Amino acid sequence: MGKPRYTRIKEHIIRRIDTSRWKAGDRVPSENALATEFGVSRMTARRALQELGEEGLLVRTQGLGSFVADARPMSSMLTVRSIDEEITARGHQHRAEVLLLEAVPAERTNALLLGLGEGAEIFHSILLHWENTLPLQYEERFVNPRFGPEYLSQDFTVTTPSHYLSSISPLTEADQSIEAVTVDSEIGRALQIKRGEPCLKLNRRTWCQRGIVNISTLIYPGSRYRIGGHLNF
Amino acid sequence: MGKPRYTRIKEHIIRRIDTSRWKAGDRVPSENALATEFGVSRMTARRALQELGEEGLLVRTQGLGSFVADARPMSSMLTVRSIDEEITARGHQHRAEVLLLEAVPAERTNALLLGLGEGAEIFHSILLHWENTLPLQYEERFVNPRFGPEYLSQDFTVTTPSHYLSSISPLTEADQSIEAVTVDSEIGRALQIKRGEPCLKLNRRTWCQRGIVNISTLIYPGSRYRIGGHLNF
DNA sequence: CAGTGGTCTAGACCACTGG
DNA sequence: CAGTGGTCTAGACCACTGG
Repeated sequence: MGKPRYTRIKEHIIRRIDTSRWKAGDRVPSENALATEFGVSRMTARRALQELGEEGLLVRTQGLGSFVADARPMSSMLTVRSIDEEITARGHQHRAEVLLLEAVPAERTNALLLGLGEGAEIFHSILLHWENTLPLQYEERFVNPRFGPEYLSQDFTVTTPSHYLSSISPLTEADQSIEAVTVDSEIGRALQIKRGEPCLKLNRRTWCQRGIVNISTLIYPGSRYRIGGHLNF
Repeated sequence: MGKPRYTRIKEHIIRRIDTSRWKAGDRVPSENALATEFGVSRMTARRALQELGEEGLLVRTQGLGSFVADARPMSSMLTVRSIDEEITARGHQHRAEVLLLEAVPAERTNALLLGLGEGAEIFHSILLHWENTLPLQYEERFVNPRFGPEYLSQDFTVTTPSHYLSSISPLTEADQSIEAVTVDSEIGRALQIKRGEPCLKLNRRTWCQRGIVNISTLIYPGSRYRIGGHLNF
């Protein structure tokens, strides 16, 4: 009838994580500490931590301790991760260069994709993202002003458009397509690639709860970038 | 350095299942029996059985014993869609052309990726998939014979390699990377594209429950194919 | 160095299953 | 009933991490 003690310990830990008393990155009590606290043997306390590790709630490292894991990101391989996080996660330096930032009347295609009328004012930006000393991503965006009214006055060398937009209205959906293309000489020059070098092109459209936030085109040199993913069925 | 004892016991059991010495439904030795056989404590033998249970290879029942599980069916979340389904879903005609089908000794890289020893015999195939009158996908595979013993005698103009393999051992995991490349003249000719035309290249590695099934390289002309997806957060 | 998790032992009592 | 897996103890030695 009674739940096993390791289950009670697990529930205790889960509760503290759920109520944000322990947040992502925080260290949870060690096996010995829990054993003492709950008056059980270390093997029993260990089992609780062990299972929470297998369930992905904790990350355990020998010699260091057990830590609350980050909230599960997306499981899909088409993870929408921002470029600066990706680069800094690799231990490299990210730098953004603003090539263009303006308000323009929407052309028909863009208006359609954004769900606006033709000629409506939208924001337009072009950025170049560097990884250390090489350009990695050419980013062009058309933004619905409704979901990023202060877009034009942001300093995108400090915060990325993606961060700014999602801080205003959390993303709920995205459409994405991936293709292989060659680029025109202007983009090729910006990315410092040779004429005809294949590039990955991501076309993305993102939604927040109240509508379409922006459409973006991300271009990566084929030689410097690939999209990877691991799927579990 | 040395593997833990529970790992050795697990490997021992997996080997007996893979070689069909123990088949689905068979009872495997009890915790106590394994403890005696391997000269370990019951807790250690137990851990081996426990983990195999969690991994879905065994079904354990108190009072009864541990039994070899049936092969697990694949869940519906099919992100890895096969080319013929994709083409026919568009209302188009799919046709496969077998360019090569042979057994070869594994080179070091492939052996490593398949988790086999260098020089081990593996199967190698190259197919060209047509959508109506144009080639859409150049497919090269290296297959672990353990998970597709009759690979070489299949008629891949009738059933695809992907279907054959997943009918033998349901897929449980996949690694995938996507990149933009140019291809050599042989592949370019097969795909009927111009020199230097960018292509999408997918490198995929698939697992079944008991190991790595195959590694595949899928190449699509950039002008005829893109990968699309809709994400909900 | 003290603290952490990883492995392992030799016991114990229990709930459960079949014969 | 004898045998199974489920829980649990109080120890042990180890590899690893940071300070």
